[in-house]
Amino acid sequence: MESGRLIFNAPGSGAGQMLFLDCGAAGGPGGGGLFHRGGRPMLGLEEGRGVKRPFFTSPDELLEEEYYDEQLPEKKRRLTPEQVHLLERSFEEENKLEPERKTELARKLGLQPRQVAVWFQNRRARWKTKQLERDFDRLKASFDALRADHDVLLQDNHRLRSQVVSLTEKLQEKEATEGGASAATDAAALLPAVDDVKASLADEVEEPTEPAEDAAAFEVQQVKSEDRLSTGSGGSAVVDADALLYGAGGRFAKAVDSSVESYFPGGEDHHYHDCGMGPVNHGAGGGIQSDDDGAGSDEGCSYYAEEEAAAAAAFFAGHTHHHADNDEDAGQISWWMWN
DNA sequence: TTGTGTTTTATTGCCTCC
DNA sequence: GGAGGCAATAAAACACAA
Repeated sequence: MESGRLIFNAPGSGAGQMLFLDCGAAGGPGGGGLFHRGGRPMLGLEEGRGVKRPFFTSPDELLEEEYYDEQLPEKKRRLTPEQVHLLERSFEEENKLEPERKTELARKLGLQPRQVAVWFQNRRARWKTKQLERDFDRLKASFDALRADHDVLLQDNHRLRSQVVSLTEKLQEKEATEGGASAATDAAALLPAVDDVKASLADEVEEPTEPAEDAAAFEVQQVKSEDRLSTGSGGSAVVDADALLYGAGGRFAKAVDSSVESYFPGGEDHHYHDCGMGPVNHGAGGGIQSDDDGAGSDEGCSYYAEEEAAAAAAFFAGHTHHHADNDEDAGQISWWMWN
């Protein structure tokens, strides 16, 4: 960390040979390498626009360049396509940089090892951003599908409940108007129909699970997700949403592709192909409340899962800006474009 | 040409690991 | 405690529309 140093190119000293001069903070927080002398920029801004110059040219080119005044500091320049090409290839092989590889790359590219390290650092950040976008897209698609399924099930539930009410009323009417043995016989004839509807309602909305177990399982998943995030070792922030989705879906949750890729390509331990998350049906009642739960209304479709679906929706709403801000790979300089 | 938005290079500060 | 990683950020370089 070259804190408080200005970076100068040493004329004639070869590519990437820079002088690090101790002269106080350069540019404030984040620095950015602003070079000032006597209160004015030393970068020759009037020369900057429209002139494409690589940050480091070849040693020969550098020697030839009269551009470099002996005292002028190096401008921040972009790497050449060839340099980026090699760095990209190296990054594809392994996104982390061991000291030996860093030194070797720096030597090959005529860069400072520090520059190679910085390039990898920034490249990892870009990769992570893209990965988040991909995770977001995938989870949003799963969420939308889940939401649609959920709506259909709500409608079915509503329809079946109406049927139960209707049939029950008919039964009661019969009992009231007729009475006696014949009424009892008719009621007995209607009962199977009511039972059928009730049975299909139960099939639709209930899953025999232990609420306590489910709640515990969900908590464990949350803890695991947080662990991944806090370590920053390849976990994706999206796993929180993942957990939400499973929770939101309860038994209806679609299996969101659990092979959410790691941020970091290469390296088996950097992947979590199977995040180990399964459908979670948690909370008291473990999902859909029955009439016996006391809710007793169509809002009894007030699933816990529905609340979580709302939470997931909020999550996505909150992340929409992130998605919208980025045109997929737009502007991402890809080395193959130059070749 | 100029204003504006995006990308790239680089720094700083904090955190984790050995 | 030092090395290395990451997030946040600055600023140059670049792209592009008006």
